[in-house]
Amino acid sequence: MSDALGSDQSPPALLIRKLASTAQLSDRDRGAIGMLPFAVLTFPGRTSIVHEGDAPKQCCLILDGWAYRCRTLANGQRQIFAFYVPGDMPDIESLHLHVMDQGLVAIAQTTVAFVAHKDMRALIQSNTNVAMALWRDTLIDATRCRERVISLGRRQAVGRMAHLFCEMYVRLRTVALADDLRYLLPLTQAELADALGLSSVHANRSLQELRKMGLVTLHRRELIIQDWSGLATTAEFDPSYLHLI
Amino acid sequence: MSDALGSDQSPPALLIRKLASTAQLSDRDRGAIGMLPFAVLTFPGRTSIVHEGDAPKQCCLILDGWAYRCRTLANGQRQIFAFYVPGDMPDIESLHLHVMDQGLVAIAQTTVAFVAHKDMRALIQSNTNVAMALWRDTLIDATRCRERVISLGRRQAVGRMAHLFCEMYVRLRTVALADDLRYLLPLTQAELADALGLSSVHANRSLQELRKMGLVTLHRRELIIQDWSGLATTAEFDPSYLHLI
DNA sequence: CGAGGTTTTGACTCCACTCAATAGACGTGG
DNA sequence: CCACGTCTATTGAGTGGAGTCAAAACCTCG
Repeated sequence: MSDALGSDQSPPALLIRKLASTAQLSDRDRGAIGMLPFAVLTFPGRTSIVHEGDAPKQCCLILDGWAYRCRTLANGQRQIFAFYVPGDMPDIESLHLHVMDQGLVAIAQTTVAFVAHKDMRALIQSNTNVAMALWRDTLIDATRCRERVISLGRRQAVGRMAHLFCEMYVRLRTVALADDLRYLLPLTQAELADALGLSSVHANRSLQELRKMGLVTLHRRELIIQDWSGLATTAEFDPSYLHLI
Repeated sequence: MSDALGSDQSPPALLIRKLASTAQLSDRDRGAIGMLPFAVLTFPGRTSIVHEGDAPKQCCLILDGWAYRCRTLANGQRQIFAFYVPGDMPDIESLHLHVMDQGLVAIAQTTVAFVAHKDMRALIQSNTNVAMALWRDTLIDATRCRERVISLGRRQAVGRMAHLFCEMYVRLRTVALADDLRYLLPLTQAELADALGLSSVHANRSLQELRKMGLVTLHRRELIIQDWSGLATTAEFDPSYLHLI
């Protein structure tokens, strides 16, 4: 994985840039975030960052790599709810909801910065504006979740996949991890299937369909969008739900 | 529709009870909420409370009736994301995200109390604890959305429907609108279908299947759960995601 | 009683699933 | 550098869940 969000790679700097991409931050806000103590840890691919059922005492910020949130059902089927990329804080909600009802898993090798809940709480107590920005961020996460509901409920396989490809492109571009209509997509087809509510066989066939339509290629984890407007059309993709400034 | 949440039916009292059902509120918090100016309005069934694309200047609190959030796709298909019942504030997010990317529709006749954004903002600025409770509430809403993702992605029709019936029972019970394993479900089968990502024909057949299994009956808008544990089992329902205290 | 919405049924189609086998990629160690 | 095991991707054949279309039965209410 390459650098995200430009030059300063310190966790606070990344978080500041991320929040500033969807909300206004004052200098005082930036200063307060800059004081947050982070602990950086690296997880190998396919390992659990937070387990289903855990009650974490810290929040995490993805610095490098990808992670996903998922749950496994009784029959062994898995559903992936969301993907998280550098700049995202997948589990701010653990500040308010004490038991995680889903796990957080690193996809490729993933570097994560942890902040203790007590430090986050101190920050948001003393700094309403930052609290609002974080709240807003969780609301955007919910918006993406709703978009997934539409996909699963009302789009068929090819459209769902196209939609995911569009969303990840736009999101990765805001953290400088995609440009020129291409990005690293560190997922297996089985993981894609688990996110899209498909079997892996059908995920494979849908991907082939997108290739055949001349919209994308995916080879060795590199996704290349050959026809953005075609892809966006088959996905019925409208990026406004991402609420980027 | 009958009374929700006990005796005092004023909007602030309802909101206080609702927030207190998932978070701790001090007397100061309760006092501050009590001062909120609400404007009460009643909507006939099947009318829009907030339109897709609106930028509301107020939040709403359901006092009586049901509402749902939905979006219509280009081909005319509809997806319902969530149902809201008395005590719920479906669009607190409009405080942070200024354009609604989905509409809010009254199902049966529904009474709603509106609070201006500026009053809500004043409340949460001066009262961190209330802000946290509201934030928490939006996170629980997101949790329900994720549960819907699992349903749509990994459960089949009968299980999805069973899951919705379980969820609504538990939620309505916390506002005293369900007990004795029965409640008013003011939805047509077409609306049920739009929530579950099904065609209305298949929604009908799934409902018949639940009847045939002896789990529920639904007649004249009254849902009767005949076998709770059977229903919860076919739904794989685990209420912890609702984060009720 | 009639009109309009809602629920139910039937027949047919098709999208997506399962099972199973093959092919390709990748990494490790001999 | 090749052999091997292990993932991952691909293909085929058969099945089944859910969709579509259309008509009939049923409320409900003016």
